[in-house]
Amino acid sequence: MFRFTKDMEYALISLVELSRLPPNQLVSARELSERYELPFKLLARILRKLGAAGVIKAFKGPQGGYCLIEPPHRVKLGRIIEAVRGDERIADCLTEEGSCAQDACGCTIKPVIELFQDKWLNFVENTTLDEFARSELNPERPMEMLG
Amino acid sequence: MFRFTKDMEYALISLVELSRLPPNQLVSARELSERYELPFKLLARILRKLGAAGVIKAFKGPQGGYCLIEPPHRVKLGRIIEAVRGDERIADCLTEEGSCAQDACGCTIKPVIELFQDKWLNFVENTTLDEFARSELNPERPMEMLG
DNA sequence: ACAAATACTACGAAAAAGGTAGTATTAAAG
DNA sequence: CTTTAATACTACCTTTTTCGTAGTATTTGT
Repeated sequence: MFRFTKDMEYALISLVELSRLPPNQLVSARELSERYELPFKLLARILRKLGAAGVIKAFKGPQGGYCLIEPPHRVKLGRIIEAVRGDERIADCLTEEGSCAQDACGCTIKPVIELFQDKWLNFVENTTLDEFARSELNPERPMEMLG
Repeated sequence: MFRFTKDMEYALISLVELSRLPPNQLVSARELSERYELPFKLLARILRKLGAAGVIKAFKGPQGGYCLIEPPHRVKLGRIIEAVRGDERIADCLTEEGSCAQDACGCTIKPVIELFQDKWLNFVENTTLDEFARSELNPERPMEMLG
């Protein structure tokens, strides 16, 4: 029902790595893929999405790679989700603002959907990338935390 | 990523209906299925799960059907989810209490997973069935609010 | 020119969600 | 005691989503 997807997992792991990078330094998709044992092509596609959304900057050619555009505390979780997964809603009858899209929406369970929509929006808008990086990095077992 | 499933939608719609029932009265799966245009067999399976979990009581035979066991304000969302979907976690490395299952869990994004796990648990444990029933019931367009 | 990186598209496999069918069991009502 | 209307249970199928792979084009530093 509610589960972090691989897309998001890989994106967040990569972004945390980027957020730990010294200024003016890059990390390539290949490096990320090997360091965390993530499928290269899949990871590359995710990074491309993050690039297209303006979350990270890409540099082609040898010595190329990616870096963050803004500092980690400026990157909201909501923007990452939108970049990677598109404009997702927890229920189709709800708009992004959390109100019912149809005037005479007769769904009997609307109140809680809206309630959780509010909580979810509040979470993704008030969580920033720096909060993801607060744990120790254990280089022995970095990968695969989500099923 | 985070989306109410049909299973949950059907369960909640049914439970809201049951919570509006006068005492000692039953509603059958057939009635629910026709009133809200939900697939009968699927709905029946969901109701069976709710029965097995002790959320509702089932009566066989003609004039049979279902009713709530406890009053709506005593039925937590968490119990409904567990009944319908099983013991779900938002990430495999987390226990139900929200801490990392493995001691040396090296996932770099653990903090936010735990953060959201906390918020999610708090939501499902503090939301009860009566909150789902707070909207007007519009008998003209009752069905299909999600996906 | 070469090599190393990203950009892009198309396809396929696996898993989850959503739905259908058929049979067994129970119990009220005539 | 037969009929009928309800739930109980299992197996299976379809669709959608998620996850991953392959191949080619493009850019760029050396």
